[in-house]
This record gives sequence, C-alpha cells and structure tokens, in this order.
Amino acid sequence: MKNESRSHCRSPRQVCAEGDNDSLDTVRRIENAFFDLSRPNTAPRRMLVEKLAELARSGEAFSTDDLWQDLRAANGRIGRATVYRSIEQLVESKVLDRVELSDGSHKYRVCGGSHHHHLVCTLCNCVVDFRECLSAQKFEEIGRQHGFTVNDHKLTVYGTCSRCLKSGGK
Amino acid sequence: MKNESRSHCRSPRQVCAEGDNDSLDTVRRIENAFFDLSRPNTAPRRMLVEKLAELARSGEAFSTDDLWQDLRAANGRIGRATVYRSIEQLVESKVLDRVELSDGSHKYRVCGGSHHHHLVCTLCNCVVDFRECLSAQKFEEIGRQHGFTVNDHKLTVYGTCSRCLKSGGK
DNA sequence: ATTGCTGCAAAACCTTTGCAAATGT
DNA sequence: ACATTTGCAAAGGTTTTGCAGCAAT
Repeated sequence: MKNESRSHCRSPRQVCAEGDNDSLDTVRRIENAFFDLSRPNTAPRRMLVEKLAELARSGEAFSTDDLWQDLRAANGRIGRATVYRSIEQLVESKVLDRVELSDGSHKYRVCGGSHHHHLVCTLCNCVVDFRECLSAQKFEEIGRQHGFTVNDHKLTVYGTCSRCLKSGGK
Repeated sequence: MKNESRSHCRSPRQVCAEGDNDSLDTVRRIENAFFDLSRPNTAPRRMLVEKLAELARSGEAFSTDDLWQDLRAANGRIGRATVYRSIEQLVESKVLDRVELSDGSHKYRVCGGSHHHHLVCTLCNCVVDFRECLSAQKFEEIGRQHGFTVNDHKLTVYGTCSRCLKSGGK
C-alpha cells in the first residue's frame, strides 16, 4: 500500500503532456551525454537512447523501474543497475529532469534544452513544462540578501490536470 | 529531567539560518497539530515538541534519522516509527516543510506560518527562507494555459552559502 | 590488449507495517 | 475501562555496490 496515486498514470498514453522536443535533436543530446563520459557505444546505451527518444516525444514522466521494465520487456537483457547508473549520468548531463511529485516521490522526464519548470498533477502525476519564472536578477538578489551565490533553482507547481478534473479524479 | 539546552539561538554548526520564529508560537502550533488529530499528550510528543521548538529557533534542517538520534540520545526511549509517524503528521499539518536538497535527498525544517520558499546550500545543505515569489495571478495563468487547477507550488534555490564560500567549500 | 561497461546478486538504506504492551483520558 | 499511541522487529521497497565476464575501441 505504498504509492496509492500512481495506478492510472502508467498507461501508455499520457495525454496531458507536451511532446515539444525535436526528437532527432534529443537523440543527439542523449548520445552526446553518454559519449562525453566514455566512448563505448554499447547495446544497453542504444536501447536507452531509443526508448528515451520515444519518451521525449510523448513527454511522459517515468520512474527508474518503469524504464527498466519497459526496456526489459521490449528488448530483453538489461540490468537494473545499468538503468540506475545511466539515469544518474543523464541527470548530471541535464538530459533528464528529476521531478518531485506531491507525495515526495519522484520521476524523471526527458527535458528540452531551454529553461523551464514543471506543472504536476497531484492525481495522475502527469507533468507539463512551462516557461514562466522569476528573472535572473531576482534570483541574484535573493542570493545576495542571504550571502549566497546562486547557481540553480527549481520551481514546481502542483494542481489537477484537465483530464483528472473532468473525470473527478478517478 | 528535561535538558534545558535552549540558551543560544545558534546551533553548533549551522550558522547560516534564520531563527525568525517566535518560539512560543511555534510550540503552540506543534501542539495544536498533534492535538488536532488526537488527544493524548504523550511523552514522545512532549519530547518532539521540545526538540522541534529548539530546531525552529536555530532554523536547522534535519533528517528523520537526525531527529531520532537526537531524541534518543537526549531523552532515552523513543521508537524510529514514532518519529516517522510524527513527521508525517506534522508535514501534513504544515508545521514542517520538506526541503529537497540538490542531491535529490531531503530534510525537514520547522517553518513559520507565512508564505516562503527555500534557499539551499549545495555544499553544507543549510537552508534559509525567503519570501520572493511569483504572484498568485501568475500561477493561475500558468495553470489556465495548460488546463490545470493550481493549488500549490514550491520554489527552491540552490547555491553556496557565505560560510562555504569563505572556506572554499571545506 | 586494454579499458571500462554490464549483469547479477548481495548488501545497504530508508520507510512502513503488524501487533502486543504501555499510556493518557 | 477504553481508545490510541508506542516500541519493537520484521517486512517492504528502492538504490548502491562488488565483482567476474564481456564488449568496444
């Protein structure tokens, strides 16, 4: 009885998300991220690139386990540890965003290159990007007021998506 | 037998935080949060109230385990599960904030009543409050643009605090 | 041949749960 | 007495780690 609200979010079609990435570009970015750290173009990495390009297109958010299960079902042999290790690298390389859900758990999402933040549905946990934010100067000012050097920030908005609103949260 | 170690508003190693809560008010708020759910004024709850009031004064952020260890060391007999259960309730009651650190882990912090967000040092993980934010209308607009009904948001800024800057991160 | 990624299984970690006993009202 | 909370220990779930073997360069 753990994550009670994730059940209907696992479905293949995730309507409340934007597929606004150019997928060729995404493939390139993922490949570069792997390549930057080490050379080998291995089978698991190819599987990951392919699957992540697909997830970039749909805009769907996924857990580490989701990704592992999907790859394992579709292509066969891949280890959980490889998926964990790859996700870690790709988050580091800014290819993936780690999105905090309202219950404190998290999912990942392939992110476009430009500055954005996340709108998260507290019922189905779908995720949408948006671009509004405070200005860079404002962040600098916030930092200055407390003696911080600011280098990153994260804005997450929680609410109910249109699908869940219509279906009354069911 | 209570340990009155409340004399200083500065915790041993967490200087970069604001102790801006009125502690009497904080005690009241924590007690109410417990009381709202059920009557018993038990020993563990009194221990928690006392310790949390102290943490409110210092502004220090803490993990569940930190809190358990501290209580256990100072006052003796308390179960991990009790601490987990209490923290969960207090987060629900908005007495505690859950703060996401830059590495994806989290800590808790006693929060003042008014609207605020967190500035987190990526080196020492200290946490400071600030009040700047987007306007309520802006959030509504963000929601409207994507068919969401917005009901909450979280803004976290990451950087390096003055202490860590001075010490070069050591 | 060398390098280092990969899969597996075990270990480590963190959090939740079940239940008898203790505690507050 | 009664209703709840508590502590303990066990279970649960997730992530990391160690290492031998393998694949890519």
